[in-house]
Amino acid sequence: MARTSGSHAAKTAPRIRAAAIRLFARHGYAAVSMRQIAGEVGVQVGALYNHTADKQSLLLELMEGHLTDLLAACDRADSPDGPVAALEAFVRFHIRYHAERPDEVFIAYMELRNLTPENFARVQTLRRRYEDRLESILRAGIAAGAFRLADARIGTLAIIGMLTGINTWFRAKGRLSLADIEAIYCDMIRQSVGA
Amino acid sequence: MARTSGSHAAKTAPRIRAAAIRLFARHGYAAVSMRQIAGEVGVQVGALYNHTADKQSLLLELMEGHLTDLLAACDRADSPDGPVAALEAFVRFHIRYHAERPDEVFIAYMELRNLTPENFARVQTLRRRYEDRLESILRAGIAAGAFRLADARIGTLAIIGMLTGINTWFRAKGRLSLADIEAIYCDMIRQSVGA
DNA sequence: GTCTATAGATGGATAGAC
DNA sequence: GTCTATCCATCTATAGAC
Repeated sequence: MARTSGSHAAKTAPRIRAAAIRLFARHGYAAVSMRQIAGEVGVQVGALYNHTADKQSLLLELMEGHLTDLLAACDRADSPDGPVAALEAFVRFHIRYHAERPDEVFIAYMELRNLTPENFARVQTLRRRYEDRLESILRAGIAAGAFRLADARIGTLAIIGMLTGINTWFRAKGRLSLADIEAIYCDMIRQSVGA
Repeated sequence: MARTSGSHAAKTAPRIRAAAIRLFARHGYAAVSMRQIAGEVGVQVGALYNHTADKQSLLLELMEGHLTDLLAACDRADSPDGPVAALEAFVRFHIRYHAERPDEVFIAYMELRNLTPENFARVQTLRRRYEDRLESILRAGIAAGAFRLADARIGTLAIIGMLTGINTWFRAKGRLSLADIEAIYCDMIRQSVGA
């Protein structure tokens, strides 16, 4: 959103994004009205349009923001030498990062069909770049003979699916802590690629 | 739907369900109007209400129908002796069954949040019963010392997530056939539980 | 930048004729 | 059972005052 000069501008825009994330994650993009978002922020509907062109742009902004942040964080994270260590580091990074942002994650993979075709393509490009981080690790492991895995691309999709699913059922008050789950997933994934 | 005596009754109800499945899967429950569904079927909006109480009931019907069919098919499928063979049979059954019904599958796990709380509980019960089929296999394998897996419940959720993800990216015209993918997943899942 | 007010479209669901 | 017609609520987005 373009920087504006008024009083609350610097605060309203992020509050709109925060409210939209919460509401879209809870009820779904199509089921949430601009009035509901405005209500959460504490402004009237018309005011929203000072900060976003329309509802679709708001959705795109949330998804692109999430995926851009994810890629940046992934690049900042440690990536140890050796395919097995790198795989474990990726798994732990993914689980922790996603557990901290359940709403953004939920939106980024549930609301794809509510994007216009052009916006969908932009989001898919970012998502693919993230998947490629994992795929590179798997390829390296296969090349080095460290992994027993028939196809790096399918392996990538399988592991990402497994990891992403956590967000659909994990609850902090559940039987196991996130650290427990992280450990179990690390073991399963390491075994799954034959490391 | 109650059986009715008129002319097209026996044909219209299933056509409504088929149209709703297609449209809900493509655009999402909240984004699809009853008018759109009627248009696909070739009737006027008012006619829909001879076959379903309201839009919410239609969604519930689709989900419960899908999950009931899934459970019945799962029970009919061969379940060979021994945890390793049983696990492989489950994986192959799941992949094939789900690949044949992409729209139903998509709805059954994407539209949960559009169910009323009571309907959500009913659907979750059915879903849990399906997951329990896999969980039993994992438990038996752990008990027999055939699997190296720390937790049967987490293992279940991890494997189901991995399998369900296939529907989000698999295309029949893609690089690999479904049989190829089935083989790769069987290997990965068998390895993941340390069999 | 935010407000009120409203345009203009579309939504779910129903009534009553056939 | 299906139709036409319609009620009434709600939606996105905009216009213009402050």
